[in-house]
Amino acid sequence: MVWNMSAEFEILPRAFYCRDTVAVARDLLGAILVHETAAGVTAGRIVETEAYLQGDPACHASRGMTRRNRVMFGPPGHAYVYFIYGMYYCFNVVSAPEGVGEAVLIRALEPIEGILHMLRRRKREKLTELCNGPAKLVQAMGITRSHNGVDLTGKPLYIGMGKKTTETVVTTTRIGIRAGADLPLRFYLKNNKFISKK
DNA sequence: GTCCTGATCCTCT
DNA sequence: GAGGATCAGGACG
Repeated sequence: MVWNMSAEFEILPRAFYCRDTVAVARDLLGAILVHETAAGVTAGRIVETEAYLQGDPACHASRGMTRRNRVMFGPPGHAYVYFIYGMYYCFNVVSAPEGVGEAVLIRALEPIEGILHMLRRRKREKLTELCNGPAKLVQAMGITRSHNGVDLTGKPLYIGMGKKTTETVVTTTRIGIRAGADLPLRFYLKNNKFISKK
């Protein structure tokens, strides 16, 4: 089956991202992340996100702009991809108006399209182990450092509106951080088996 | 320049 | 549940 983008959904416009970061993080649940490459198309439904706010000690931008985090201060709707723990990458969506250093970390996807590519890239058999973590979904989707700063409102990497969901959104504290660990800025779809952690 | 830490994941016990 | 892989950014001097 071929992913029929125009028939299934429309690409989220820049205005979607140019809003309060917490609202963007919540509203991204149920949206579809798509990556079109020469090898084929991979796509997944976003089921878990985290908001990183300016003034929030866990946010890379909390101490001002640097070479690494400058994309976060740029126009919304772009990708912020950074290298972590010597071996992994994490994928974020820049939110809020230009000049504000905020972003939404995509933590988990429900695989939809290009499962075979994901299986090959991840070297894992189980569907639930393909995209249930920020570094895992980056691997499965074929996202690399070169995607840092790319515009997500157009091909080859973009986010489309998903079908309207009635699933309950659960709010918890964020995973894997020390500073700002008590802030309720993680969101996921209740009872979804593709999230990274309960 | 050195030192330490980290928005992680995997393997082993 | 613990520890290792492996490196860039940031703090410090």
